Amino acid sequence: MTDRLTRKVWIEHGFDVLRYEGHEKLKAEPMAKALGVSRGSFYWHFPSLGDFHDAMLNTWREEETLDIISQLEKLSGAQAKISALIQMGIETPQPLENGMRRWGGVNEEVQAAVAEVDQVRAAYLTKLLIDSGLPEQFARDRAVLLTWAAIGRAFAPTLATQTSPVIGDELSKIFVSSIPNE
Amino acid sequence: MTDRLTRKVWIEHGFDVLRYEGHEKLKAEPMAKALGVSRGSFYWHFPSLGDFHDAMLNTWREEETLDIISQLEKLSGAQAKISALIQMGIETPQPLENGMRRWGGVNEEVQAAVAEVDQVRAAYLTKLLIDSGLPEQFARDRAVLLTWAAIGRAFAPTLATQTSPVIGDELSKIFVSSIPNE
DNA sequence: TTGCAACCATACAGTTATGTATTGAACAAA
DNA sequence: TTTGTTCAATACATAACTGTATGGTTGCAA
Repeated sequence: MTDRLTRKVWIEHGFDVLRYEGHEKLKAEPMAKALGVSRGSFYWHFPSLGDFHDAMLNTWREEETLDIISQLEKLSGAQAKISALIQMGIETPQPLENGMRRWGGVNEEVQAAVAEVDQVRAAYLTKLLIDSGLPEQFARDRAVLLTWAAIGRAFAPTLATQTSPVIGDELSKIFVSSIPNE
Repeated sequence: MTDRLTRKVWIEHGFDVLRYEGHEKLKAEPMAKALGVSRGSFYWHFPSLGDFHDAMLNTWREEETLDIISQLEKLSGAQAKISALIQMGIETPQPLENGMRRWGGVNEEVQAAVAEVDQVRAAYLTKLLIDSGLPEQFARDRAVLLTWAAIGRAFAPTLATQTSPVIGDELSKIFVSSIPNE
């Protein structure tokens, strides 16, 4: 038998579990069964379940936190970046991130990590909106609003059937083009 | 000993668990301990844990689904209703509803019930927006958007510290006063 | 006051998980 | 070819829970 496992394989499998099953399946026994090994392997690579969870969380934080932003930085112009951000946050399903959010619902540490990502993204969006000419506090409010909408969309995807197909464009208008009316 | 329990007491306690602890604590043994009885009581009132969960869900659906809307119907004028709805959905914490959402993250049936509530509210908001003069598709998009924002706020409350205190007013402007700009 | 229904405790069997300890296999380097 | 390191299987002790079965109280109604 030649395909022995590594820490990394376990962690990647953990992400798949999060994507397609849910955090409540992040247990040694079911995962070992899915990978075709015994728990002996798991407990060789990780001292405990908690350590495994920590390892997953750290990997995710490092890889994902700034990933989106560095992607966006390749584009030029605030407007293009904003559109792309909306595209990524609202239009495209993000199964891993969704799994993390659900996990965060029952785990403080995970909650904190997810909150950190939201925070970073909202701050980045705020900057973009300011760059494109919106007043500061106004930009902050709308950035938070868009971030909330992205999260809500992740949890209530079925509502989208109510919207027009161009909701991304619509969002751009609402959050970018319009000017605070008094 | 005189304070024997009823089905209703168990269900209400279940809601409290959801509010202040989380769905993963909705188990017979811990709840019995919290109520100062044994699991014998639980299994007298409910044939199984699943039946208990169903009972909770049905109670919640019946009591909550239309509750907010019937409250709003007491107000007069679309604008007043919209403001109140925003107030209830965005400004006020709803611990039970949040608990339900988190539970919905790992349970299909619960997910469906929560989605139904979102659906009803979004449809109602759409109607209000149309009543106050917005074009139909535009009203639909914004209603969905506001519903998403309310959900997102429930999951990422810390982002709110970034916003101005009047975000409710701000929302009203965005979703009501402004006109689609092309 | 007897009797029955509602409610609860206790004890038991079964399930699914954790974590540890010990042994076993594969392979590379000495 | 022996040996050490890396990885995995197995067996065991423990924990937290479910659900059932059976018997014990309490209180009201006939």
